[in-house]
Amino acid sequence: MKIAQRATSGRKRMSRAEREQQILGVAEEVFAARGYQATSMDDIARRVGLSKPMLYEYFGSKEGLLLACLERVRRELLECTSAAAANAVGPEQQLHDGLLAFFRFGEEHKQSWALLRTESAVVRAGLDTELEGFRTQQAEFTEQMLRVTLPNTDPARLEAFAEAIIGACERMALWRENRPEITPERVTEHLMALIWPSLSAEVAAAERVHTTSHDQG
Amino acid sequence: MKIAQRATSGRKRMSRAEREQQILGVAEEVFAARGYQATSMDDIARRVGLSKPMLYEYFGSKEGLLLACLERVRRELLECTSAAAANAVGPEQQLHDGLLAFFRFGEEHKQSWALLRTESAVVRAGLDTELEGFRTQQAEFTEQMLRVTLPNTDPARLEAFAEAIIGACERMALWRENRPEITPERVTEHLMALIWPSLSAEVAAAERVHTTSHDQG
DNA sequence: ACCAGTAGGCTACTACTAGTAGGGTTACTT
DNA sequence: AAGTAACCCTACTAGTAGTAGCCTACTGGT
Repeated sequence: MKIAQRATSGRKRMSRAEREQQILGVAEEVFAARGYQATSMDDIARRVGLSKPMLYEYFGSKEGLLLACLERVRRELLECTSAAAANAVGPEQQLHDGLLAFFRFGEEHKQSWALLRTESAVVRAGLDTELEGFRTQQAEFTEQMLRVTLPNTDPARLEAFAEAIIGACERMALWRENRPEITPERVTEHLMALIWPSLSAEVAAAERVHTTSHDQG
Repeated sequence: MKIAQRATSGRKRMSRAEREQQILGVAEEVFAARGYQATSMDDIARRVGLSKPMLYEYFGSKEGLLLACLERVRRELLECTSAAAANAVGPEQQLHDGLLAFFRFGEEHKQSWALLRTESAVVRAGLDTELEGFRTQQAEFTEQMLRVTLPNTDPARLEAFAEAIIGACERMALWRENRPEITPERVTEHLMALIWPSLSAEVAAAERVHTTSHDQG
């Protein structure tokens, strides 16, 4: 007598892992398309074909759900760029290929990139401590690459360079978003033109300092 | 018989312009301290000593209020940096002083900068068309400076450089936020080291191209 | 002194959304 | 077959963006 009409819907019982991935997919889509604020949990639940309490069961809160989406996307991005850099030989090529992979990611995964770009800032103070590692992963990876190229440079400066490069990437990706004529290759070329001559010069300068101090000491 | 206790409060009637500035001050403070989402309009109204409908009368919506805050801060920032650049002689000094002014702004107006950094992304698609001019003002200003330094360079590349520099600035400002030992002067020096040698080389390259084509044509 | 007219202000709502309580159903184990 | 754990639901509460409709204190003309 209670409620037997559940059978009418084509919904299926799924394992937790399956459901989580399904929910993340839908959430990523909706958050990217309409924005975090304008999206309601009821909305996502309806699209998944599930009820709201399940979202809370799995992700704790609305922000938790967003966070899970962001982490997944960030991992994908890091995999893309680090794979590209790993396959390159020599520091210049490595940097170039890493940057290119980044801009290509923005083009090929427009939705994921839009989410990452526009909603990353939503995550507030209390939470970003919890994911401190994630926020800087791209910067740390870049710093590692630079460390190999510039072993004699002040570590603080390396950090600074890495942050600057990441910032430049983000902004340039945004800039070229609505300009189809600016290909990933071109953006990469521009950015390399802006930083590589300086980095080469830095290598020379550091070697000179190193040699000099070695001669003197 | 109605309500005469209004006299007990020290509230004063103010002109619209005064009230707007007062509200913007309070809103900037609260938004910066607790974040846009975690702040309610009732909250701001209470702190101002005013009722909520007045906020809507003046700013239309919660997002409208945030937008007004952001515009004010952005204007201040642009004034700071352009004044610094205007007082410098020569392209290198000009760029250097502009960057330094930017990082100093972040240090001296922590609250304003925090607001600009964390809440800019809240403004969504529909609205940022309306303020398209504002979003890119800093980049356009930088581009103007570069155009003087590199008159023979591809305009698209100049745009790209300007965007890259702005992005690098934003990210570096965030990076040094909790590191008191990294002074604005040091950050500026790092960033100059990353871009100036390349820009110099670009000048030389552009001149060579220009001269060559002139000789040939 | 009086009386609009208007600008600044308010209380008291509505509609919607994040998050929860508490209970039902399926499927696998023993 | 009973137990139990995992999946899932309906039906709430609390709080917030935004609005309707009314009040009040200055202004300037008469």
